[in-house]
Amino acid sequence: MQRDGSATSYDVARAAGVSQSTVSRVFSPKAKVSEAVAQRVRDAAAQLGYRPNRLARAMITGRSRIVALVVAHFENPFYPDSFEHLALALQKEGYHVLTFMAADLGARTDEVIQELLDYRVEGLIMASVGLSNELTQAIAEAEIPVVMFNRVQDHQDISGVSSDNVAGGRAIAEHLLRTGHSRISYIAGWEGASTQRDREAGFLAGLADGGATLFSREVGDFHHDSAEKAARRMFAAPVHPDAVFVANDHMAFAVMDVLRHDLGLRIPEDVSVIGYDDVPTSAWKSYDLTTVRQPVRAMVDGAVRLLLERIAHPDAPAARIVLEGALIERGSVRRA
Amino acid sequence: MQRDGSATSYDVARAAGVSQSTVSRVFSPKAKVSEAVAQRVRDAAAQLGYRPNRLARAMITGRSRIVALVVAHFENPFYPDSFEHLALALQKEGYHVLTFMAADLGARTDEVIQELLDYRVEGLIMASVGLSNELTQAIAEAEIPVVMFNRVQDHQDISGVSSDNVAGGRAIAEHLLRTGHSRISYIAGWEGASTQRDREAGFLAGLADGGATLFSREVGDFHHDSAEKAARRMFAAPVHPDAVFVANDHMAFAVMDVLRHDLGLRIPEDVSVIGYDDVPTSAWKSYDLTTVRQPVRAMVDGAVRLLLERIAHPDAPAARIVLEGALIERGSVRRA
DNA sequence: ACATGTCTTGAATTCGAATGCAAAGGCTTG
DNA sequence: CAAGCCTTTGCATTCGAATTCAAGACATGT
Repeated sequence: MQRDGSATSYDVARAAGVSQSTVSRVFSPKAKVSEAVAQRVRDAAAQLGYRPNRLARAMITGRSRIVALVVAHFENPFYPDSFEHLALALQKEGYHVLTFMAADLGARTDEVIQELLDYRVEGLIMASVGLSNELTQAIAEAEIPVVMFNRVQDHQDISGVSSDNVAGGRAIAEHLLRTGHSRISYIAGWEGASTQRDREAGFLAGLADGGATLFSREVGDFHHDSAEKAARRMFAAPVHPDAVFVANDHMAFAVMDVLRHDLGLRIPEDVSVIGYDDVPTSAWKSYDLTTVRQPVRAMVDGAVRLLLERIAHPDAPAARIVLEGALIERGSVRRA
Repeated sequence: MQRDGSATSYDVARAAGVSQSTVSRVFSPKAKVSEAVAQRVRDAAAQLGYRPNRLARAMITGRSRIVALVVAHFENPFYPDSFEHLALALQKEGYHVLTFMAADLGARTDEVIQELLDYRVEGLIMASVGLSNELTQAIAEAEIPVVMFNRVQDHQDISGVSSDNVAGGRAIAEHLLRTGHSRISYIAGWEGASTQRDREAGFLAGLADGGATLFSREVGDFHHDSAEKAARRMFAAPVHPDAVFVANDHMAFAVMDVLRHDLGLRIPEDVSVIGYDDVPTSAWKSYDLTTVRQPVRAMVDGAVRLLLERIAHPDAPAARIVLEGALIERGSVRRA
C-alpha cells in the first residue's frame, strides 16, 4: 500500500487476486486481458492509488518518453514564447520535457548536456544554443536525435528548423531602399549565432544588389543593454543614419528608446528602425515596429515533427526545415 | 559497448576485469575502492563512453533527482524570468527539471500533473497555477513536497513563497494619495489568483485608511488584450480617473498604450499609472513605470530552499515565506 | 605464530514493470 | 467426443545500477 508513498503492481496484484503480469497488462494498451479481470484490477488500482512507475517502465522498454529541451536564456521573449509552444506540442505527443537552462554556463554546457543524456532522453531540442564539436560527436555516438531550433549546425547528422534569415535580411534591405533611405546601418547580434550571420549576409547582399553599401555597423550581442550602447555609439557620429536594421526586435526596442528618449529623434521621421522576429511587443503601439515575422508555430511543429520522426526511425537521415518569414510593415519605417 | 547506444556497468566491469559492484562503487562518491582499481575502471569507462544510467539509479535509490516545474504560460514576462532562475537554481543543486506547461488545459491540468508524479519526481514547484482540491489531496497522499511560487494555497500541507501583496497594494494606495490623486481606479487581474485578491485587498484597505474610495474598477484577467479592453471601458465614462493601479506591469503596458495612443492622454500629466512586479520592461524609457518590485531572486532562493528542506526532511511541516516588495518610483505617477 | 581488526572485492539480491514462454481453459469442428 | 486452435493467465526473466553480506587479503598487536 502506501508504506512509502505509492503502491506497486504487486500490491495491486495481491488486492485483485491476480499475478503482477496481469496488472502490467491491464496498463499496457496493446496487451489483452479479459474485461472482467481488467475491471477488477482497475478497481484495485484505483483503491490503492496505483499508477505505473514510468522510470521502471522506461528501464524495461528502453523508452523514457522524455525529451530534453535546452535554452540559453529568456531575455529575448522570442525564446520563452517558442519554449512554451514546444513544450505544449511535445506534451500533446505524450512526451515530457526535461529542461535545461544553459545561461551563462559557457563550457559547463557540455557537461550538463551529458547529464541530460544520462536520463536516457529520447531526443534533444536545442534552442538558441550552439554545440561544441566534441558534444556534437558525443551526441552522434549516443545515437540520439537532435534538432536545432532557430539555429543551423553544420554537422550533417543534426536536424534543424529555422526561418530563411538570408531572405529576411534581403527583404529588409530591399524595403529600406524602396522607401528611399540612403544612409543605412546595421546593429548586429552575437556574432557566434547563425541567425546573426545569415540576417547580415542577406541584408548586405540586398544592399549590394540595390547599389548601396552599409553606412555604419555596431554590435549589440542580442542583449538589451548592449544594444543601447551600440545605438549610442552609432549615433555619436557627426552624421547619423536615416535607417537602422537591428538584428532582432528585442534589441530594436532598446535602440528605439535611446533614439527617442536620449537623443530626441523621431521615428520614423528622423530615422527608420526595423527589427526581426515579430515578437508580440512589436505590435504594441509604443513601438509599432516594422519587422520580419518568424513563423514560430510552424517552426515548432516542424521541430517536433523532425524529432519524432527521427525517434521512430533512427536510421533516417537528418533533415533541415527552412520556413519563409514575412515582412510586417508597421509604423517605424518612413514611407517612400 | 555501444551496441545500442551506451555501455552498461557490466561492459565496463568486463573491460576492467572487475565485478559490476566495483564499477558501481567507483561511481558512488561515498563507496570506497582502492585507487589502483578505481583508475582502471575509470579508464575503461572513458574508453567505452560509459556513464551510469540515472533511471536505473533512481529505481534502486528511490531518488530520481528530478523536480517538476509547472507553469501556466509565459505571456507575462515575470514568469519566464522566474522560471529561468528557478531552473538554474535547481540545476545548481544537482536537480533536473521536468517542465509542464499548464496553458489552456483547464481540467486536464490535474491529469498531467498525475503524469508528472508517475516519474517519481522528488518535488513539485507550481508557478502561477492553482491546484484543485482533489489534486492537493492526491499530492498530500503521495507525500511529495510541493511549493507554490507567487501564489498562496490554503491547504496546510503545501509550502509557498510570495511577496507581501497586501502590503504592496497598500503602499500603492498610500503613494497615490500622498501624491494628491483623488479619482483612483483599479484594473484587476484574474479573480481566481491570490496575487490579484491580495493586491486589491491591500489597495482598498490603504484607500480606506486614507479616507478615500475606489473611483472605478475593471477586470483585465492578467492578459494584454483583456487589459486593453478594460482600459477602454474604464475611460469611456464621462469623467475619467486621475490614477489607475493596474494589477501587474504586463497589463499596465497595455493600459498605457491605450491611454496614450488611442485616447491621446499624457502620462502622468493627465493620468497616473502604477503597476506591480517590476519586470525589466518597466524600466524601459517608453514606459518608465512606477511599480512595486517583487524580489524574484529571493523568492526563487526561498522556493528552492523550502523544497530541498522538505525533500531532506519529509516530516517537517510545510512552511510559508513572505518577502517584502519595494515601491519603485519612476515617471508614470504625477508628483505631489 | 596466531588471533583480531581493517580494507577491498565479488556474489547475490533488489527496485518496479514488461514480456517471452508455457500451461490451462474455452470453443470450434469433423 | 476427440483433436486442434485461440484466448487468457501465470511464471520466470529482464532492464542497469546500488547495496547487503560474506569472503579474502593484509596488517597489527601480543
